[in-house]
Amino acid sequence: MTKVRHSLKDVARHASVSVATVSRYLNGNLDLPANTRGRIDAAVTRLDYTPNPHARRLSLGRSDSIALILPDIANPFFSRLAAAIASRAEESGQMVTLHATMNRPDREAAAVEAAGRNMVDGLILVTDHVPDDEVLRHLGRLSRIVVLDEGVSANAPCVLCDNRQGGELAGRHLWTTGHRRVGYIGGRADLPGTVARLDGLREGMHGIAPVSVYADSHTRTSGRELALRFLERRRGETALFVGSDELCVGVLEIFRERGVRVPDDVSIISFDDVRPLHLFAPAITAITQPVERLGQCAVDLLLRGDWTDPAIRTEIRRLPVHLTERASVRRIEPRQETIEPTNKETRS
Amino acid sequence: MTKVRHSLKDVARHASVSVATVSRYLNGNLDLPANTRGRIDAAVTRLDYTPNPHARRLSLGRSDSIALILPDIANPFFSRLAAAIASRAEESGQMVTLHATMNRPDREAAAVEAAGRNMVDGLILVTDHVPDDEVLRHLGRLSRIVVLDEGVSANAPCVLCDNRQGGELAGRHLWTTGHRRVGYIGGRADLPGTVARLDGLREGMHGIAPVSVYADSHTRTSGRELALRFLERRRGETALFVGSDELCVGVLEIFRERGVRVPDDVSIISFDDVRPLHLFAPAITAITQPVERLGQCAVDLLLRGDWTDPAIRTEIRRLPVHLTERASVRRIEPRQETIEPTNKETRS
DNA sequence: GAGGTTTAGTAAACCAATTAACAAGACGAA
DNA sequence: TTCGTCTTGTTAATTGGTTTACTAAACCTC
Repeated sequence: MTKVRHSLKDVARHASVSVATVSRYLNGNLDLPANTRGRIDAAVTRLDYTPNPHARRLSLGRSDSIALILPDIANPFFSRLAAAIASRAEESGQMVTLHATMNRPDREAAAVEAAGRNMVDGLILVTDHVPDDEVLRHLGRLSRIVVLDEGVSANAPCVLCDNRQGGELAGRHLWTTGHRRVGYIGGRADLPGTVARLDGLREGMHGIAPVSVYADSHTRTSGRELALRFLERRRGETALFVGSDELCVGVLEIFRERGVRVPDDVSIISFDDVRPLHLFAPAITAITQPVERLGQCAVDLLLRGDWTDPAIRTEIRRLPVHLTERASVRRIEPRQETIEPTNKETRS
Repeated sequence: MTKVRHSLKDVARHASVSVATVSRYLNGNLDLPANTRGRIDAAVTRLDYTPNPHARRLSLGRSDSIALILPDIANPFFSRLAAAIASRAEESGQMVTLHATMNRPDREAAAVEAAGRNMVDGLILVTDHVPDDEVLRHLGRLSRIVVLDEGVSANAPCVLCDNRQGGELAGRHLWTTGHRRVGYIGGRADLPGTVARLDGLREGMHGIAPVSVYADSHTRTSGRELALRFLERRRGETALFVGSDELCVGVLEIFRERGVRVPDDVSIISFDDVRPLHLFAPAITAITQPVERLGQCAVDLLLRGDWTDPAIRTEIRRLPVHLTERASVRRIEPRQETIEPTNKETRS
């Protein structure tokens, strides 16, 4: 069953030329007369020759593959990102190696290190937290890196969505529907994405900061924990801006268990819009991320030619988001506001 | 920034021994006196030596990586499978290369061929349709293959869930809740999994075959199309057994657009239970697959020792499923078996 | 027919490991 | 003293490509 693999030497022998000739011809940097060319082609097809990629990579010093490091491929946001990346990479003839870190710094470091050892042609890093020194050290020996989704500083270009705009859209929507006291449940507070969203939220809310902020990693479990804390310490929040669908699922689970009705008791806006939120009860209003475009953009940036230019390392591609209105935000009348004076202006 | 990579030769020079000694010592098949050992260790740490994997793979003729070929990583069922596989593979020191075929036979063939060329240590194939000859031909030159999720015959062991049991659980549930006329929307009709589910369904329904069967690939788009066909040609079906969450999302979208209420107008049971069905409106009753265990099982089987034994190629691991009851199946009174009797009962 | 250029192709170094085969020295036993 | 056996290594072949430097022959020009 397992056929014998033929090598370049075999092809050369069959075509009565040297290995160098075959190699150069096949790689397109040698023009040959029709006769020789025909002999080589014939030998290649007859022997069903395909070059040994290990030898090729050793010789060339590259791997024709890019490493994709992400927290958890089971998370739909990351898996859709991965789909876009895999598809784009395939078009460029690159393989993709997958490394799920489960948000553990040691695994993240190990994955980056493996990528370096394997001399990948590029690395796409998507992480949920600020990378530690170990990771940064390993990143240092890679030349082509793109940081995706969170703009952690790693001396590499970033591709991410406009988090500030997302926050602002959510804030504005909550403001116009009459909400004045809102809470935020989201990813790590030290991430620039979280900061930007909160900034945007406050701006959209005409300068009113959220009453409460709960932060942890983007997992369903965290969503449940944070939702419990939110309910325990609730100080009149009428709405909740949730930093990811993953957290939102956890939040909704707790709300359902505790009999908290959405949107009657609490309005909700989620972020990402990668789960089938339109089928939820109620359908969840969300900030929609351009997930596919994010992935494509990351690959394009990675495989671009001019990485010698140091300017590329500070490049930031910020893709716009939009708000998809559904049924999880309730319109309320902002009455006598304890902290707020009369606010009746409505922005478009 | 980019440090110089040191080779075995450098280590040997620094430790004043030959490369062979270093190589054998590092690979554990040479005992050395403390002195020499210390010198080598010191050189390794000082030069920050890591072996060049390309050279290593060329020399050893293997790749320390397994290829994962699946229809679409953006689909949560496949992405959760991938997560389990990646995690298990990592434990065994294997890398995972990802190939999404988008259900296109040419891409499937290309992926299998690439896996063969790369001399992967194993291949996990999950496909939505019966592989064509091209694919089978390429599969022929791989030695270690595990077919996952669908038991297509590829001269390789299979890991899948007990589809017959799943069908039967669904059928029994529908039967006991009073349904007598049911429809099926699922994956390709020529797949053994589909056949098994239909068999099981009929058995659970005390021998009553489904009134209608609509089949196509497991995509949301297919779900929409098949749901439309179902509604157009409906012949009194009171319940629908849907072959995957992905299809189910499409079906629910159409039902919502057309004002078909679940479960009042049609009851639904889905298959997979990988979407957050418990948060849907209504919460969807489903056959729950042991997704993580399926993935782990596939890797374990793949990396098992005794692949010389031909018996392994016919092995089938069938993992049990269970029914998770929610709110999408309505209890009805099976009266005179015409199309629609009077329906006035309401379930909580 | 000398000189220059193009064409067609080769030999050999190189990439960075693994490993079979072998050798020098130390030590113990007969 | 001599033989055998460890111990501690070494030399060199091998894996399968790529690529530089080079050569031999043909072809063109004057």
